Amino acid sequence: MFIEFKNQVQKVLGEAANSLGYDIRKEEISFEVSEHADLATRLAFQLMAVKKGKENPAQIAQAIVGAVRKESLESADLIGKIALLGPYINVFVSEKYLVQTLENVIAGKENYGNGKHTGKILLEHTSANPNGPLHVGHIRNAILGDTLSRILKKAGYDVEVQYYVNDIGRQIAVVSWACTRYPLNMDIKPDNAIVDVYVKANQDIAKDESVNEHIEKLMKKVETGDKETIESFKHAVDMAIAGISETLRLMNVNHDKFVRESQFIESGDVWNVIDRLKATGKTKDSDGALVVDLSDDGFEKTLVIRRSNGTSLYTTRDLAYHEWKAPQCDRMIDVLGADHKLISGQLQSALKLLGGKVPEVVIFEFVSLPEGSMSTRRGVFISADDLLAQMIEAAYAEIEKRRPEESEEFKKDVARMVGIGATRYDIIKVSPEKSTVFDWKTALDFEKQGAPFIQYAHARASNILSKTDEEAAFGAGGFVSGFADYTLLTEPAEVALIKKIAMFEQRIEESAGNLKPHTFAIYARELADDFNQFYRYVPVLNVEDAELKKSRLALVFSSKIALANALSCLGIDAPESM
RNA sequence: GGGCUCGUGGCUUAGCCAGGAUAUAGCGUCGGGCUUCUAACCCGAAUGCCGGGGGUUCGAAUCCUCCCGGGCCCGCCA
Repeated sequence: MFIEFKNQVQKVLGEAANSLGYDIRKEEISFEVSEHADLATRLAFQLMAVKKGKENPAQIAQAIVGAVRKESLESADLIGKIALLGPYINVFVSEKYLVQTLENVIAGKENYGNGKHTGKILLEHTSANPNGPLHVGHIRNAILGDTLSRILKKAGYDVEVQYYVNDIGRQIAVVSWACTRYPLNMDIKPDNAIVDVYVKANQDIAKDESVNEHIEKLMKKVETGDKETIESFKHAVDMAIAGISETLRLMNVNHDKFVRESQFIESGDVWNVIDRLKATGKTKDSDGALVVDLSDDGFEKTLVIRRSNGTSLYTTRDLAYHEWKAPQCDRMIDVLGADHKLISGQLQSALKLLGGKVPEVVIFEFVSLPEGSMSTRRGVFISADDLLAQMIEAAYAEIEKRRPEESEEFKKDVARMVGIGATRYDIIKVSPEKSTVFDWKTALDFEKQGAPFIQYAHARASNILSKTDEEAAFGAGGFVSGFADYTLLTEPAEVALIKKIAMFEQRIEESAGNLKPHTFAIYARELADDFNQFYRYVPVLNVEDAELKKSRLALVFSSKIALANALSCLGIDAPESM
């Protein structure tokens, strides 16, 4: 409802300002949500800049408010009042805004908060190399990407999520070679079995350089289509991906498609891209390798697109991949680690050179260990599985303490939802451009206002509703439009909660627009916070007045929907009880 | 050496892109609240030269510049 309210405010104030001879488009009016008003505007400051110091902002603000036409204000039914405080024009919502918000939630249910965007987005995330299990650095990518996909979907976009599988590069050649040299432990998770032999192989390479010749031979064989080598690569990759998929599933991270790099070798797209880059006249030979000059976009160094031995590189295949994706969508978004900053810029530049669509890139900074950065190759990492298992264990201990009488199944179920949720929330709530250091103590210490806090608010709402006989109270339809008088909800905690619920679509809009999922994570926390305030101060089941009770139940029901929808956007399960 | 990025109370962190009303929240510390819908909750207190200097502006955590510190990157790895 907030978005509609904002539009009305912009219209009313825009008209008033323009009637005074200013020339401002209503979209240009800047707003802020503050504690002083439901919508505060600095319009007076903006206009002062236009007229260069003729009047002070307080006078301008006063003039604008004075110029608001009565009819204009009357037709803006979501505006309650406009108040003047010095240079600030503070606008407050009407009762209708509050009533309409609850009507919308109850009518919308799981669709409440949906945005109106259209268009197809191809989102790529995680795409960790299949040389071992996901580690705690990878899951920042997975959680960021998955949450982003959920938020973009909520905003209305048609989102397809892809995992780009590097099944052909040097690292996979090493994996494949390792599989022939060392036995795989079939009793453990397949990605763990792969990393064990991969680490050993890398130790061999460090000791004996001649191993590299074997590796290079394998790479060459794959690119020239040797069936047997391709099969052995595929087998190793399949094992790793099977293990990785299991981890992703546990985390509620969804991919629609796993796209293999090798397909762009097989299809010849890679060589096609190289030819087309040559045709731009921007390529040249450099010690036998083919490089492309991207200095027009400020890249000092050239980009290698074909090795001197004639094989392709990750970058080349990535170009082919993006060229393949482009016609299938309106936008491409890649979620990548900070180590890809330079290369992704070069990729964008090269794609531009080819005249194609360019992906938007979301970069997240590294997660390192106290002793330094993680490395799959060296076997120095904390696996996502270990972290998740310990988080679930910690959650189990909590639930055991709080609800010992519940069934084993219930406890395990809640422990999984809370453990996974806490992990996802702790990672997503932090803005991605902060680099972090992983440490077990803080990871396992459930943040007080993290996922469990939000889940708990949802469980509290569910609990109240579970003690209500909806049919007896409200008829067979349960909660339907207009069944209660929402104007009875006048307690400060009630009004604050409704206003927060009304912000849902706006917050999705911001988060989707900036590709910043963490801002929505904060909204979910604020929502839970306001619900807990309401829960603490406003009784529902034991109010005497039947009409008031109905209205409050409707608010609880609406809160539950908003909380559930918010959690869903974060990929966190919403338990009915915990 | 060059480029990108981050630096906000003891710790973690929002706000910075689009500069304005007492800088956000959590942890930790101290103090309070369960005969009232699950206390994974709520209330109160203390704690900040917003890394440092300079600049732009009526006004800077926010913009510019230099410096310091952490992270990442700097062609035939991905």
